[in-house]
Amino acid sequence: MAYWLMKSEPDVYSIDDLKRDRTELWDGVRNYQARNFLTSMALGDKAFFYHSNTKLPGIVGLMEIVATNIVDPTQFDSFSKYYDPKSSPDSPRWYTVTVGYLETFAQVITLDQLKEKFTPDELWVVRRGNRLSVMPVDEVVAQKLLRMAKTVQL
DNA sequence: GCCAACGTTGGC
DNA sequence: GCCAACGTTGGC
Repeated sequence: MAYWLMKSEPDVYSIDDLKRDRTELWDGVRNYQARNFLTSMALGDKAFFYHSNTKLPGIVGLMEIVATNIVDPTQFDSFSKYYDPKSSPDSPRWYTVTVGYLETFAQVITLDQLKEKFTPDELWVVRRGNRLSVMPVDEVVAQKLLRMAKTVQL
């Protein structure tokens, strides 16, 4: 079982939205490196939910991968902001997964805390200028994150 | 709202 | 295939 980190802007889709919806198709990823990570996800993998472009960026909860290798339908929808005219149903470019809600952490693991505890090589999200929205998380790092999520901050 | 970082596009 | 221009991301 592998761990991942997936970013979303809470104004667009937040952990609260996922809690309400229970599961959600993670559509709109239009970066090849991120797509390649999405297609290598397996059922039962877990993913940290990261809130980006917000007042308090950081990891807010945990998800599970509940469906894999799904053709992102928005690439064929000319009314979608994620429409890709160069993609075709015969050979789709963009694949994704469906995620399921697992838990919301008692407190956000803030980007500041992440920078404090992890090097840019350990956790890509703390890399300067990092714009990748889907990335793998090493098992050891994942366990540390889960422990941090359970530790009450004073 | 600003701007650095970075990926993509397109002219050549 | 190079690289300038452009668009987007995302922290601050």
